[in-house]
Amino acid sequence: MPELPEVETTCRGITPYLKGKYIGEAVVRQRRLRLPVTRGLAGKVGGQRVIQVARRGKYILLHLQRGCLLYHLGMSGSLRILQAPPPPAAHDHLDIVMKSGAVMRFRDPRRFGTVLWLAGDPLRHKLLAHLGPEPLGEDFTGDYLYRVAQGRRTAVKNLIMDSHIVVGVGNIYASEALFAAGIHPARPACRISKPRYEKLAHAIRKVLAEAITAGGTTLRDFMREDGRPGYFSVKLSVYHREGEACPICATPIAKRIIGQRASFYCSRCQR
DNA sequence: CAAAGGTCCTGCTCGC
DNA sequence: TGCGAGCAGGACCTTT
Repeated sequence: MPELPEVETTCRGITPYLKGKYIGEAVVRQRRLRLPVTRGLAGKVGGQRVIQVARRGKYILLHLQRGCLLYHLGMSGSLRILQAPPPPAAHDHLDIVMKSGAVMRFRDPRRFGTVLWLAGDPLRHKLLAHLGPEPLGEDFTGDYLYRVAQGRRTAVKNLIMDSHIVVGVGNIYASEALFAAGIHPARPACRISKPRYEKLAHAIRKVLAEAITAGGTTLRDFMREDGRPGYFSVKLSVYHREGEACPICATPIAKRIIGQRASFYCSRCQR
């Protein structure tokens, strides 16, 4: 489910209910996520005030008075704010119960998500310490991409989906950005010129920013029953459109597995 | 049986 | 031979 836009939208959605407020208790029902939930988590977070809600890549960080609660939504995770929480359903693995009564419920059917307690500086934790730049930040540029691509023969789609290169580019928006930049997803990363990387960096920023804007339009519905993020309303040009006409040249959209992930592209517009 | 929006870890190859 | 970097594949799960 979550690409960067949904994680950002989730962050914005939960912040008003958490920031500056006190946690009552944490209820852990399932510790076996992709990484085991920190042992004794409830005892570590109970009673603390949430200083700040932040995002780094697709990780969500709740900065508490003494440490940091780290979430990753994996493939199928979601965070919802509930004022009158129904009994937990299947896959509702963890609740943060605020003293206000609001409950932040973590649901994750595939259990690829992560919930960890980080005692020290979270940005020095091994999951976060080596992450690449934020795609919407100033240090993510075409020049940067060009430099880190040197000597790398892997497909450019793999490169931009590598969180140590740049965070937050998931499978949907990797395909979309490469289409917008006119670059074939399987092209070796070291065989792309600097101007084309400028175009790609611009395209990555554009598709992500547009999706965040679309998600933001449904923020007021954050607690809506179905919880569907608004960025689904963003028009996708190639993703999941195998066989449909390319919006530019009408060539049928191709699908190919690259780096074990489905990739969609126009073989005429993308070289 | 295949596929789904993520990413960490392992073990291999290659070049110095 | 040793070492680091790069890279492919496997692993973790459930639902459709």
